[in-house]
Amino acid sequence: MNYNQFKKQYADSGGDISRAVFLKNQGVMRIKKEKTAVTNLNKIFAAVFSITYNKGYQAMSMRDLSLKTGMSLGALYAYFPGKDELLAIMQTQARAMVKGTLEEFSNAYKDPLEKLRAVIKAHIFLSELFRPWFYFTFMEARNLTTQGFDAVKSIEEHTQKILSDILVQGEKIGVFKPGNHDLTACMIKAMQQEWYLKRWKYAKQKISVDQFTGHVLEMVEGFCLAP
Amino acid sequence: MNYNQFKKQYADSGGDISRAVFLKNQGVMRIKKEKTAVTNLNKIFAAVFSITYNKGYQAMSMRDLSLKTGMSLGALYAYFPGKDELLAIMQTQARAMVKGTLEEFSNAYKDPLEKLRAVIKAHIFLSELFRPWFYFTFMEARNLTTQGFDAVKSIEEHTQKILSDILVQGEKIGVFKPGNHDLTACMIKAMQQEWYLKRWKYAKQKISVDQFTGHVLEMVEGFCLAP
DNA sequence: GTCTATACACAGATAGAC
DNA sequence: GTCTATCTGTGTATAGAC
Repeated sequence: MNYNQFKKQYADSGGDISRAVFLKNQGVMRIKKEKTAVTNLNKIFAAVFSITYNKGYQAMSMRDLSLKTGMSLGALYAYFPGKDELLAIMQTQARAMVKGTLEEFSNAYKDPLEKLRAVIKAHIFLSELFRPWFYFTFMEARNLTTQGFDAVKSIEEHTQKILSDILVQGEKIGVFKPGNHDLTACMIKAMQQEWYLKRWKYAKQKISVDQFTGHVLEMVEGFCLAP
Repeated sequence: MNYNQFKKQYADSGGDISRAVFLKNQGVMRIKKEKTAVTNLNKIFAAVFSITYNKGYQAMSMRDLSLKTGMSLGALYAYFPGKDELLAIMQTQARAMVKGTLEEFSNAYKDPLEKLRAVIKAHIFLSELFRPWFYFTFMEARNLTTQGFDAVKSIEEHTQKILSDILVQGEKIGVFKPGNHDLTACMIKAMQQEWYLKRWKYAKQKISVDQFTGHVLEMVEGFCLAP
C-alpha cells in the first residue's frame, strides 16, 4: 500500500471532521442547520491552522480569526462558547479520529510483520492526510487543562502499546529479535512524528511520504527482524 | 562515555549561558555589573522555562515573569529591550552553545564508527544537561522572525550534515552499508529529539538517559553497520 | 539598579438590531 | 444566523522617584 491508495481508501470511510464536530457539539453551539455549520466549521478550522502555524494558538486573537474566516466576532461565538473551548473541541476530535483509524488498521492483519508494516504506514499516511491537525494537536497540547493533557498522554501510551504488542507477539513466533520492545516502539513513534513536525525540511529536500515511510520501515525491520 | 562522565567533562569547559548572554548583549542592557547581571539572568531564564513549559511563551505575561523572578517590571526591562527580544536572545544563545559543543565532539574522533557514537551521545547528553533550553528552543521556534527561523533551519541542516558526512565517510571504508544517508541522519535526529520533547513519558517509564542513548545506538548500528 | 504608578493598545466576550 | 457596537480586563512598555 502506498500513500495514494491509502488516500483513496480512507476518503471513502469518511474523514469529515467538521461533521463529527457538529454532531458531537450540537448541545453547545447555536447553529442548527447541519450544512451551514459544517461549511463554516471547515472555514474556521482552516483559518485556525493557517493563523496558528506561525505563531501558536495563544497568539491568535479572535479578531484574527474573524478576519481570516470572513465571519464576524458575534458569528464565531455562535459556533463555540469561547476560545479555550474551541481548542479543546479540536484536540478531542483529532484524537478520536486518530485512535479510530489506527485500531481499524491494526485489526485488519494477523501476521505480526504485516501488522507492524500496516500500522506504521497508516500512522504516517494519516498524518500526511491530516497534517494540519497532527501538527496543531502536537504543538498546542500543552495549552490544555490537566484532563486534556491526560488524554494526550493516554493516546500516546495507547499507540505505543499497539506497536510494542505487535513486537512481543512477533518475538513469540520467532519473527522478531528479543529486546526492549517498549523502547523500540518509542523510537518508531519518534520517527513517525518527525514527518509532520518538520514539514519544511522534507519539502525542501523533496522527499515524498512514500520515500520517508519506506526508510522508516527499512530501519525498523533492519533492527527488529530475527536473523 | 556515560552521562555522568559527560556531565563532569562539560561542566569544566563552562556551560554558563547567562554569562555568555551578558557579554554578548552588553550594548543593549542597562546593567553594568557582571555579577548582578548573571545572577538575575539566571533567575529570569529559570522563570521563563517554568512559566512557558505549560503554556508557551506568548501566553507568558511580563507580570507573570515579574512575579516569578521577584523582580519588578521596570527592573526586567533593564535586562532586555522587550519581550520579543528576550526570546530572540535566548534562542540565539542556545543555538550557539549547541553548535559549539557538537563540533567539539565531532572533531575529537577520527574513526567513523567512534565518531558517530560520540556525536549521537553528545547530542542526547547535552539535551539532558540543558533540557529546558532544548525544549524551549524547539517549541518556541515558530514565534521567531523570518531571519530567526532561517537560523533554526540552518542549524538543523548543519547537525544533519555532521551525521550524514560521518555515514558517507564510513561507507567509503566499508564500515557502513550504502543507503540514503541523509534520510538516516534525519531518523537519528528524530530519535534524539524524542528525548527532550517527551520528558514526561520517560520519567514515568523510569528510563534513564543512558538506557535511552544505548537503545538509539543499537538501532542505528543495527541498521547502518555493514555485515 | 530597582521600585511604583501609569499610559494606552488590544484582548475576549456579549447585547441587541437586522 | 449574522452583524455592529461596546463593555471590561489585561497586555506591553515607560517615566520618574528612590
